[in-house]
Amino acid sequence: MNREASRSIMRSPSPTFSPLYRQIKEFMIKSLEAGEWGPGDAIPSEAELAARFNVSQGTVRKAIDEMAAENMLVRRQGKGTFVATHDDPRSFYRFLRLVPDSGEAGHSSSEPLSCRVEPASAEVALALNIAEKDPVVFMERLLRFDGEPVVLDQIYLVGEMFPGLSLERLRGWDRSLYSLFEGEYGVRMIRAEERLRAIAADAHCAGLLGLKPGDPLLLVERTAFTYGNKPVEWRRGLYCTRCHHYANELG
Amino acid sequence: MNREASRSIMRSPSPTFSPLYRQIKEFMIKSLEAGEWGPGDAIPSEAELAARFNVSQGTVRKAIDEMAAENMLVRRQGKGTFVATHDDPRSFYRFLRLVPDSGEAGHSSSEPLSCRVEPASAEVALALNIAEKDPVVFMERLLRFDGEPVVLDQIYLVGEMFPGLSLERLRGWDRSLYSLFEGEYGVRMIRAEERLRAIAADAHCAGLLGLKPGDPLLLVERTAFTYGNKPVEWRRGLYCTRCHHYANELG
DNA sequence: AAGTGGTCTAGACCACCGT
DNA sequence: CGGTGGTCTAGACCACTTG
Repeated sequence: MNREASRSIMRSPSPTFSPLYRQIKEFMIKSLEAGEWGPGDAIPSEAELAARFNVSQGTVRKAIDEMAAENMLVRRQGKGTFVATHDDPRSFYRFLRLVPDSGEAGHSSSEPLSCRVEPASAEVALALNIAEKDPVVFMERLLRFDGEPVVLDQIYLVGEMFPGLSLERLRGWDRSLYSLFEGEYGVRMIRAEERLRAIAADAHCAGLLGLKPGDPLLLVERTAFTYGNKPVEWRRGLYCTRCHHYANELG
Repeated sequence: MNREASRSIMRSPSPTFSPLYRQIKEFMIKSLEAGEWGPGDAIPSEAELAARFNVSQGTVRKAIDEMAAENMLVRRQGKGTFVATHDDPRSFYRFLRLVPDSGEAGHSSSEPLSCRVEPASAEVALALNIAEKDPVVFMERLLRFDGEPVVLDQIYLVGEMFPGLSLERLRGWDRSLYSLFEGEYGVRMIRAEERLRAIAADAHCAGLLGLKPGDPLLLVERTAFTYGNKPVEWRRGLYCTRCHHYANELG
């Protein structure tokens, strides 16, 4: 096919070089960002995309490969390629690395404790890349595994992206938080960075988690990002690791 | 090319189906395991491998792609494809996720404290998949960042794979442990699993790390594997997270 | 200039899923 | 059965490294 026709932007060989499949990938990410294809939807077939972009199937395939590797898309042989969604057992706990010491998880539940809008502290503003005192949604919640309180989350969200988020709304939602963000606010979490350290429990945490003040706790600070590496959420998780541990795989 | 000629084992469509490129990958892993290509060596070019296996270049390429994604090989455009090695700044700290709170790392050093052969405890035997009381090498060492003691490692190795490993030998080595294992014993660590939890320091750890007993510590238990998912090392790392944190990326 | 990995194509055929 | 992703080929050309 006429290759040059399809390469609209790509010029200058060395420094700004980006292969065709990567340009297509960026274009498709834009489509996802714009909500052209919603979470859970099937995207067009490889053949159709190839025709649309005027490239060979192998090229769009490579673009999709990368996006699937980054968990933006999910391939299903014989069925099609779908936009990843947090509202799906397969990726329900994609970001929760805490597992019971003995075997697989039992029943888990989330209890929202509070939710309000407040001005961003310096620390939160830095993490969310917004100005100090810009509005943020703050919420606190307790996670139970088999009835036992195990995690206390303190969560900060960029305020303007989650209008009307309230304790009632949280209480009326039985799926994951990220599923709510995605379904109700059109905000999809793509990746996250976590920083872990061991600390001593203060009175507040200890009370909620059924521990004594001074008991060791795993502190997990997380920044979560949407498309374009935009930080959207910052949270402080306090994990009781008496009977659970944080599992990690090193490649 | 004559495709059937190259597919020696592959039969029966459904349950035992493995694509050509994966068979080639397995074959190449065997070559690595057998030491046919050593750490840091260049493997044959894609064209040569294609000729050797009697397949197209694209097929061996896909095999190499997967192996590079799993950090077994490293591609370098214009130069060739190389067997990954721990004896290389690029992957020196591939398995150490502890970083200083403020910016990038300064100078680090390792001080071996002890090294002896002993019978495996039940816990260690389970982790290393050997029989209880089989010989294991036990060593303890202290990691310093910018002179400050930050990590205490207690390391257990499958005994028969590391004959003659001693405190003297450890003291005479200035590169990473895994680099020593690879260079001196031909044992290459491919991947690892870690379990993290927060604990209170005991007197021994506290003394070595300059803390008070009861201070919170990050406990990192790691099992490291060679080719074929064979566990080779189990270690208990005690991380002081006052000024450092364990960084993790969630895809 | 020669050699290596990296991109792209066009087309064939296979494995899987639904109807 | 038709449609989708998954594999494989043969060959062209590009980008990077080294001599």
